[in-house]
Amino acid sequence: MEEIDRRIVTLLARDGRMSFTDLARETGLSVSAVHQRVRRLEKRGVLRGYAALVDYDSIGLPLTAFVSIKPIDPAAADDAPDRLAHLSAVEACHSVAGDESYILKVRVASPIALEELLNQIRTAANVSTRTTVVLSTPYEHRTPEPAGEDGGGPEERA
Amino acid sequence: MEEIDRRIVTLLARDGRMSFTDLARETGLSVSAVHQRVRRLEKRGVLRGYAALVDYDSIGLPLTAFVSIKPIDPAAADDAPDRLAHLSAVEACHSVAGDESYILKVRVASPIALEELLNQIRTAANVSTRTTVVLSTPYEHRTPEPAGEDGGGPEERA
DNA sequence: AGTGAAATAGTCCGAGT
DNA sequence: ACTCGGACTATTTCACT
Repeated sequence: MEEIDRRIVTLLARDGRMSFTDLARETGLSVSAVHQRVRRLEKRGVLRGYAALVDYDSIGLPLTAFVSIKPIDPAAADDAPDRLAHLSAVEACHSVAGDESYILKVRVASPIALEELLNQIRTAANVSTRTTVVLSTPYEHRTPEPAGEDGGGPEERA
Repeated sequence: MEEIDRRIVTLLARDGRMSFTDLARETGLSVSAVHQRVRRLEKRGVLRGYAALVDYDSIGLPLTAFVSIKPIDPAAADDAPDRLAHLSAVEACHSVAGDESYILKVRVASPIALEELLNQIRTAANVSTRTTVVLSTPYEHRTPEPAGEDGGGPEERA
């Protein structure tokens, strides 16, 4: 991955609807060249898609939580992600190192809805759960700077 | 929030670059009407922006982790989010209930970069950290179904 | 809030370097 | 891999219902 591609990715990560015309202006390339690069980045899977960022309070899902899960039978086949995929409230599922197997991020309408969801998670995946309720979100969906060719990576913001 | 608006929000959450023409077809409205609704949803803050979904492996940040932080001085002013905002690697910051104060989601290039980042977090915000490394991510950025006017909310996927 | 139409702007592809 | 140019499609605004 090269400088201009990284720039395109960063720009689109910050504004997913930016036009090719604007991208061309920002990168100093022609519109066609940018178009070609974006299509290639999409095909290579570097750009995995585009999403609107939604205010969940506004759409009736004001309660966010992280749910850590652990199989009740430690020998069980670890297909928890598949078993939970049908639950719309589960926004993300990460396999993690540590005492628990997965961390889920969930969005629900209310404490009662959370209780029901936890019951569904437990029965669907045969797991125990530990829930951390989110009180507020100072920021989210920021875009980490791509790392250079070296593995060091800039942790400081430009 | 009404049925058609919820539909527009869901469609754009799933494909942030969907054209007004396509949105019009999906909702049965005219292009102008959809346009007007989208602009209103943006102004009301229901649609907070648009983002490209990036494959972090491809841009040199293959290591994701959740970092829970706790102030060393429990009486300290709780400005940790501000003190950490300059760290590009910090993708999200959630204030949470429980033993720790915040959960951060971070993306780094390597274990060494993670170590350096944790040091920066500790000194910048005067906190202790507890880190959970993400091994893999079965899914992420899914779009929970908006809840109806009732607070119940559908946890099952359509 | 909605429609339709017209002007502007962006997307996309082919040919050429 | 990039540029240019042209055909096509989408966005945006406005007058009207």
